[in-house]
Amino acid sequence: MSLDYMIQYLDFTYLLLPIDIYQAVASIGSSAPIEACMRPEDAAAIRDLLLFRDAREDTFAELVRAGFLQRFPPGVTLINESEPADFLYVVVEGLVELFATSGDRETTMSIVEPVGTFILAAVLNDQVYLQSARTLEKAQILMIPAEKVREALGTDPAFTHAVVTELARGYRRAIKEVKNQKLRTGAERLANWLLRQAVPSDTEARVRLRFEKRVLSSLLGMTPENLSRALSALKPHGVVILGPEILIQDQAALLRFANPSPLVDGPE
Amino acid sequence: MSLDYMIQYLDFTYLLLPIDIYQAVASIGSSAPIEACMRPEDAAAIRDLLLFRDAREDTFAELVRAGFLQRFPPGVTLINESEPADFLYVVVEGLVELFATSGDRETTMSIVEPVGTFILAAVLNDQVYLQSARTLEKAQILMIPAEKVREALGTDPAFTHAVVTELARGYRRAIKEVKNQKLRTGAERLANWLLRQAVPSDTEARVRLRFEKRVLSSLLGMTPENLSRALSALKPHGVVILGPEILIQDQAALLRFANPSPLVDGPE
DNA sequence: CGTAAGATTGAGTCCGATCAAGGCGAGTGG
DNA sequence: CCACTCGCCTTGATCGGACTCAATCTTACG
Repeated sequence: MSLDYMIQYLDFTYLLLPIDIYQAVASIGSSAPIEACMRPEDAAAIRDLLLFRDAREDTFAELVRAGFLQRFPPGVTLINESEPADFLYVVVEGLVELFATSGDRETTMSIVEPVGTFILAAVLNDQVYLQSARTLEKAQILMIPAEKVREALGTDPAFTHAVVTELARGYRRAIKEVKNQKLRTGAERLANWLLRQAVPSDTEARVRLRFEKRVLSSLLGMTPENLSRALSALKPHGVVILGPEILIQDQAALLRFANPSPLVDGPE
Repeated sequence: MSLDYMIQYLDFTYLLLPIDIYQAVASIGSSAPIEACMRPEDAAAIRDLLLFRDAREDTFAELVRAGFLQRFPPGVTLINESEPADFLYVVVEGLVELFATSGDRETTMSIVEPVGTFILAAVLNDQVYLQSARTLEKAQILMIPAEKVREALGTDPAFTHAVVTELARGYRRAIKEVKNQKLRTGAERLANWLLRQAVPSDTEARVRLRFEKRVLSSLLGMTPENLSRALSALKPHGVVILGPEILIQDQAALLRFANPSPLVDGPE
């Protein structure tokens, strides 16, 4: 058992003991300044987030100072829906899956990449989380106490304005997702997702999956089996599957099939 | 042809001539003070909206003063998706359907009752509408210029805070709708919708549809035919259909089938 | 090299959509 | 007052898409 694995295991145990989490995390947070744990470029990336970019220097400093920077191994559940929103989360490194359940069914709601935040709405209204979150790979997460975020809201107008903008963005993204689900078939959702992921290129685009296909299938609202079939169905439309790598050889053909719209797939 | 109908018809023509709308509406707005056109209880209801309740008196007055109060006949398209967001809308009376399209498909996104607002997010970020809106019945609508809303955002902290809360609410409602769509079957969505509409009662609840069933079917993400079948499928679970009136005779049974959750069906 | 987990493929079933026909009700005109 | 008509709702039959179950293949990793 390697030391690396030991560390991961220890982190993991913190999460299995909810009562002890806060002390454990807090002690880590207080013993080592956030800035010391973070690579400078990561700190700069957080500062450059739309949510923080226009905030006053002292607002930002206070939020980060009060936050806990923590590393997690893959597969760790960070939050559970129906729990009160204690922290605003910032993904500094790695991948986080937001998912939701109802009865015994579960679906992936979104994938958060660095540098992105999640569950801002629950934090602001001091409500329970509507979604759960788990790490998909080794991740570095900044957790900012909800109380601090709400405080900053009252003291820094520029930050408040950024929160409004970010909330409105999230709102609109969610509306688009409803449209995506209600107006499209599975194969169309997949085609549009691929086009959105693809690095723009004149000739051909390549999409490299950073997570399992079963996660993608759930994100798109279908079963893993169906995703396989949907991918096959896209072959006649210029798509080539090479394991976790997907080539879009004929972008025009895929666009014709996908029929994307900025009112559904738009970046914001 | 009655005078009443004439007036409706004239209103309608304004909407068919987009270039002339603004002048027409503006002239109405300036010739008659809003307060004169509105019943006092309606004005009070608007003031009592979560969005306006905590706003300063002068902020509210300015927003309403700059707004246009307009009556519309049923079936009038108020806004079209992809158009720039020029107004924040408040439904004072009647019913408004928000819907969205993609290609030749269309789906109902939500129904707005008095007193409610719609498309706040687009207004705040100065973006295009993601949804279209049409009246389902004779309606009275207050249209507040987007510019005024954004101005108020910078001058009235209490209003800003209300906007944050309202946005977060809308965001969470949209997330819930995604969960509703991805995690439930059509019949389950129907059952939960009925329970949500039903006036709480110890014995039996009654739901009276205020709009066509085809609209409801679209709202729930199914075809009209399927809604009929889904309603029939709920009969063994204590539901009786009497045309546009639906009785829930056995609430316990329907609850057992619907399996509602505050994280999907909650009021906020 | 062996195991385990994920991905794919096939077969059967279910849910929902489409197409087509008939019933009901409101509004219209004779 | 009554037939007519036009939507809307319903019902049935058929079709297609998506899910389930099961088996096989691939891959990652010990």
